[in-house]
This record gives sequence, structure tokens and C-alpha cells, in this order.
Amino acid sequence: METTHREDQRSATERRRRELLEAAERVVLRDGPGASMNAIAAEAGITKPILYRHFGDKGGLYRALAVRHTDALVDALRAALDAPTDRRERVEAALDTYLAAIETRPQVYRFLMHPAEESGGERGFDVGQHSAPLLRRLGEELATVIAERVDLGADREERARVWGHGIVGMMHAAGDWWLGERPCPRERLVRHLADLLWGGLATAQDLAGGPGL
Amino acid sequence: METTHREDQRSATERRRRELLEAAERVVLRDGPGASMNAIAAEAGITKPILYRHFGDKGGLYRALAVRHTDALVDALRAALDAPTDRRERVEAALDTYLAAIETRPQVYRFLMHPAEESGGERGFDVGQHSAPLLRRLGEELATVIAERVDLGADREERARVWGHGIVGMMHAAGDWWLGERPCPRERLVRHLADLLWGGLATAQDLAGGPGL
DNA sequence: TATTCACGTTACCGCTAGTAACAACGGATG
DNA sequence: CATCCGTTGTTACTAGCGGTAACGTGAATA
Repeated sequence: METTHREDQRSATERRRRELLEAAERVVLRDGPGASMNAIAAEAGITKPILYRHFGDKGGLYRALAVRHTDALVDALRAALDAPTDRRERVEAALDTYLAAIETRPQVYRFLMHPAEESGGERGFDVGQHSAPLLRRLGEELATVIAERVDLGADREERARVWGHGIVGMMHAAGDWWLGERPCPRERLVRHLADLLWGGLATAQDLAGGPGL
Repeated sequence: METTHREDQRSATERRRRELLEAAERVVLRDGPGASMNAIAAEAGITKPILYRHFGDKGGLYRALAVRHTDALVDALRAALDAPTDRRERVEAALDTYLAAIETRPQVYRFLMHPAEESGGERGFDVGQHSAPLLRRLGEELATVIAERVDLGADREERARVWGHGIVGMMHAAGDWWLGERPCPRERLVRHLADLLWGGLATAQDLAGGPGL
């Protein structure tokens, strides 16, 4: 039969693709985001051209590898933001979810956040967008959540997007620094960040003597 | 005389080094952060080994190139934070200073923020620190300013560092997104971010109907 | 049987970062 | 004057990268 064959082929191809992705993930977890296509092909027991047939491009492979983890993280964050508690608790839960993720699998995190940029290829590649796509996506997701649920007045959508990207950036930068230095346990970091978002900077008093901030 | 000769040589070397850095800057501004050592050498009218003699490494050249701009930006931010106005105005001035900088010279900004990672070299290179060093530095600077001037209670230093890195990350991510999409003029972005820092998320009301945030 | 199609290979291209080896000039020193 | 030294500069090379062209192989379809 024809269709059966075609479907078998398709499913076999997808299975193979998953296998290749898992091999790639092993290598990336071992060698970091700079892992070479040769190394990935060797780990998968094949040679380079096959990788290029499946993913077209190193960026394609990395993108395919990224969406899986990104999807998982976005789902977890959405769940945290949907919990039936008050806003502060939900924000803390979301922060903790993100920080727990990067704490548990820092290599995955680094791969997602610092993917290698294009090198020699003349590939157009939207210039200026080679910043980590995960951050952009998280920012947009949070922006829609905020716009959906919070009353921000007239320029609601604009404010929501600024705040979404801003909050995600805060979480990311603080998490990146914390992951490198580990200056305090996770729950304290979560509390400090939530305090900052809850207007800590606005309400704190100036220290005596200095010019104030 | 001996010392005079040595000093002449030293100053000549430093002058040459500055010339090379300026050539490198022209190339980076033209070709982006992926500029090759060959291209930089050609722009300077010389060949590669000289660059390596002066800077040892591509990372060395890029670091030398980065400190100049970083220093300038840090100075401007410090000036904004030292203005004799109230805290909100100073924070807005600092945000605006940063955003104006990245708006005026986006190529410099991109070079500072997304420097090419190490490639083949087995150079130890503090793993996990290849995130943009500028962000780390800005975070630390802001942390010391906060710790010096704001009364944060018992765990002052820890909170100040978390807030410093968090605020810098917020500014960075929002600025990066804004630079790509330009959804609003700069002053509105500044106001939205300051509102967020002033507890906007904590005080806004839930929208009717939804689960709230 | 002949075609088709994905899987797989070897061998190559142009590029990169980085280096070894050598030449030439100028001032300090015997 | 001859010699050494430090700097500037060169050419020619290595090893590795991303990516590709050309070529086999084996199984299912027509």
C-alpha cells in the first residue's frame, strides 16, 4: 500500500529526528553551546551531511533543540501563574519556577540563553534579533498575561509589553548572576526580587549622610 | 639615554595600540560583532600576527575595545545618579541615559552585549561567565550605589546586589526589545519602567472577569 | 525489472583563529 | 665600525569550523 509506506516513512523520519536531537542534546550538555556539528554527528553514530539534511542548518538544529525546553519552561510558568492564590504568591511561584529550572539544569539554561551566533554564513538572519529567543518569548508571554489580567489604564498594551520584557529581564539577569555566585538560597532571591517588584525601591528610606538615591 | 628610549618605545607602542583599536572599532561598527581578525588587520593596514602580538587573543582585543565604551557608559550613569534631584527623577535619568546610549549607537551596543563566544580554543575561560561582562559590571555598580545610599535593613548588601542586577537586567531586556521593535518613544519607555520599579505591578487592580494576576 | 527515495558515505570548499619562521630597521653598547 | 636587542612587519602554515557536491546502498513501489 502506498499511504502506509509513506506514513511509515514519515514516522520513521520523525523518530530518527528525535534520536538525532537526543544525541545533540547529550553533546550540548557535555560540551556546552559551542558543540560542533562533527561532534554531534559522531555522538549519533553518523556523519555531518545527515544532520544537515534533517535540520538544514546549525541554527535549525539548535532551534529544534531549543523549542522543546522552551515549551516545557513556558508551560511550567503558565501553571505557576494560574495557581488560585493572590498575586504576590503567584509571582513568587513563577520566579521560583524559573530559578529552579535554571538551577537544576544549568547546562540546558546556558544553551538556551547563549546560543552561538551565526559565523561565516551570509545568511540574512534578522540582524539585531540574535539575542536569546527564549527571553523574547518569555517576555511576550508574560506581556499577554499581564494585559489580559491587570488593569493598566489607557495604554494598557504598551505598558504590559514593557513590563513583561522588563520583568523577564530582571528575572533573567538576577538569575544569571545568582547562578554564577550563589550568594544566597533560592527562596531569598525570590523574596528579594518580589520585594523589588512590589515597590521596594520606591518606599525604602535614604541612608543618612549620603546624597540619597 | 636608556630610560628615555624605553619610554619613547612604550608611548609609541601605546599609541600604536590605540590606532589598532580605532581600526578595530571601525570594522566592528561596519561588520558587526562577528568581524574577523583578518578584516581588522586589513583595515589597520597590517596583517594578523601584529594584532595577536598586541592583544594576544581575539578576546583580548574585544575586551580592550569593550572597556572604553563600558567606562564611558558607567561614567554617564554615575553622573545621572548623582544629580541633585529626587530619587524618581534620578532613576528616570539613569534609565534614559542608558537607553539614549543604545539608541544612538546600536552597533556599539550590540558589540558590547553580544560578543562572540570563544570558538575552538581550549582556553579555560570562566565557564558560565561568558555572559556579557558589561551587564555584570553595571549590576555591581548599581548594587554598590544602592547599598551606599538606600536603607534596606538587615541583609542590606544581599538585597542591594539582587536589586542591582535585577534592575540592570530589566533595563537591558526592555531596551533590547524596544530597540528592535521601537513600539514607543524613549520617554514613554522610561516612564513605564520607572512605574514598574515604583510598584506598579503591586498596586494595579485585577481586571474584572479573569483569574487575576 | 526499473524507478524512487531516504540513509549514508567520502572528499572537498572557503572560512576562521592562531602560530612559526624569517626579514628589516633603529638605537644602545662593545 | 660591528654587534646585539627589541620592535614592526611579512609569508606561509596548521587545525578546525560550517556547509556542500557527488557518489553508493537497500528497500518498497509501479
